[in-house]
Amino acid sequence: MAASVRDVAVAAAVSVGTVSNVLNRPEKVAPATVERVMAAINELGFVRNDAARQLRAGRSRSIGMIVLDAGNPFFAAVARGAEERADEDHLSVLLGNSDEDVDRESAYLDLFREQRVNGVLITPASSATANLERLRTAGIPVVLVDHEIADTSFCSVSVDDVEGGHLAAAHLLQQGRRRLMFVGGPSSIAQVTNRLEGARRAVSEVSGATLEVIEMPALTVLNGRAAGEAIVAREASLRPDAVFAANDLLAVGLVQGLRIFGGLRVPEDIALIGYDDIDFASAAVVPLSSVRQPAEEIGHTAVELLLKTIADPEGDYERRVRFRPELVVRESSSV
Amino acid sequence: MAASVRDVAVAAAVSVGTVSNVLNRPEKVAPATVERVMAAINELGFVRNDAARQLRAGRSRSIGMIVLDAGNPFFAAVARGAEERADEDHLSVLLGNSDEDVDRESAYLDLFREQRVNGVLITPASSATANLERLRTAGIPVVLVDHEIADTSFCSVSVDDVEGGHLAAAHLLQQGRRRLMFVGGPSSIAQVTNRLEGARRAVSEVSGATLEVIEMPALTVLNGRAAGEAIVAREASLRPDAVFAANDLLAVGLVQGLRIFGGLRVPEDIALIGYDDIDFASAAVVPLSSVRQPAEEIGHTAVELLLKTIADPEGDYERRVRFRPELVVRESSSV
DNA sequence: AGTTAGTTATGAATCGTTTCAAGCTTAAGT
DNA sequence: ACTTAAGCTTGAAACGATTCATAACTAACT
Repeated sequence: MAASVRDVAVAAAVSVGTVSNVLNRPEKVAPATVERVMAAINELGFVRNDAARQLRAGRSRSIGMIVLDAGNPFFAAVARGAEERADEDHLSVLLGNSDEDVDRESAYLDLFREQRVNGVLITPASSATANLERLRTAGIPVVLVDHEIADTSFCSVSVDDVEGGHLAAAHLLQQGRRRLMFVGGPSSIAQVTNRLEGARRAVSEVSGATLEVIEMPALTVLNGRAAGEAIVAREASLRPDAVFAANDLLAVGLVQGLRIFGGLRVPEDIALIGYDDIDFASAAVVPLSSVRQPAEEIGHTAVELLLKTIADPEGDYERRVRFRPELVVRESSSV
Repeated sequence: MAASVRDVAVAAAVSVGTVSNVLNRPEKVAPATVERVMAAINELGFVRNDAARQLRAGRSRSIGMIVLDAGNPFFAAVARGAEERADEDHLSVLLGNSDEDVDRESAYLDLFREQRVNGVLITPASSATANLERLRTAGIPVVLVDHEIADTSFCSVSVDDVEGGHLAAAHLLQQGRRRLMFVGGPSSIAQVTNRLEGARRAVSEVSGATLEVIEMPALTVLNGRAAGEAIVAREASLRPDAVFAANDLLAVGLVQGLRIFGGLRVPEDIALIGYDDIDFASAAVVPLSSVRQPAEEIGHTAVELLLKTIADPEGDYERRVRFRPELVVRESSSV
């Protein structure tokens, strides 16, 4: 069907080797020949077959990336940062969505291995390291994104979630709130448990302060709304006076849920703070306080680190890049 | 480096053909042999080389998709719908971001051709059909997404943007507003011009109503904010009393921009309506009126149509699926 | 014993690109 | 005229999975 180098070679009356040279090292070919070959290429509408090229090369020109939720603007931004950096090295990024599910994660990793990707960027869906170990034994370079594990041999680019959680909770406490609630996601996700740990620490530093924890099945707007409605449905005395949501999606949903049926006011009745500082946070019904993470820079740095690891697995460079979270105060948490 | 079928064959003491059969038609192989081969596969950590498989097969197991902005929740939802449907047929979706730029679009299309994708879903960045014609001559099946062109031989899945624009503007007029403004994006984008055309039509039906048009370089939150600030900066008599934004991202930004420095109130001073009804619309500072499009269903249907086209290019089925937009009224447009 | 049908396994050929040692041509130098 | 070098081009080999015609073997018949 489609034209091959052989067809081009015949049309231009040269050998296949020369066609390949025109494609890959035109400076090694006589100008007149280049022109003739290019003419044949255009005439036949020849397009390189990447599968054959990869087969010969033994590896692909792509890296795999798995995020928890591509619909979350935070991860969308991280992915964009990664793509931009990868593009500089003429690599493309295969993006997969685990939806916080380990099996989907495994499925994508299998796909990536079949594709012979150069490396993998991953925000693991679970603290179980089985999938990571498998990558390691397969000899595939890995960089953990927005996640860090005890095993220091794994490269990672992360933000200190414990500190971020502390920042958020301490801020609520400083506003005079004492009955805090943490609305999180599955405790299998490290970000969630770390942010919670930071919050716990902050609460323990203030006498009389309490922290209730509610676990939702996923970090989505819908779950946030459900949590909000559940709070509204409670007796007034059982309601928290401040809520720390594990991410902005939950927080946005919470605002909706809390206000439903003319329920509770934010921040008067309940102060609220989210996490990630996505674009929409500042545009929410009540502009949302949040904890900012440098999303694009994380993606950028992750690819950078991956490339280093590929080039020199044993090299002398920092294997764990850590950014610091930043508190962003808006109306949702301050009267 | 990595194990190949040949290595597996040696380890299991069978021929390479048998290994391939175990992989692809295990029912044709004696159970005992299957077991032996599987053991060898696990032992060696063998993973199929997809490049070799594709080379032999002559085509890939993927389809290409190009959207205007993957960070826009509307397109994220369309892409998700497409992926879900593709997954049912064991196809993966290569997602590319044109950022409304024709050159980036071309670059992705080249990449897709090298990958020998089975077909392409595309929301064109321009009304110029050069890229589409190139796909056609290359014999690559195409389905236009959220976009329709005069040439009826191209398949498309779209929503009637003229009707949507009419719905939005008519609604604003019905609220008693007369000095309308349309905040759009580059006029090269068909959605923008169609929505504007619908709005123009609605305005022409009401005597005394006017429509001012402002063109922003892209349909983003940031541009919306800029437009909002520009409106605030005007003399009061020159301000519109209602704004129709070409999408929700612009609208969200407009809310921010209009309210900046305690500027204008929405909807009292200026009524506002967006387009797409993304999740965040209902959670905006002022819950946003919008025009809803069935995003996931669009993605789903687009893949469905693409598969039909691939299976039978000449078949007897509807080549242009058209959904109808739906007005969603919230606080931003009604007092 | 001989034929047939059925089941299972084989291995060479193939896909399209890249690589690289070897060959050819021309120009320059002695 | 002869050598050397430099510049271009060649074509076979290789990458790894799949296919398919063919072979080998069994079992079940006459």
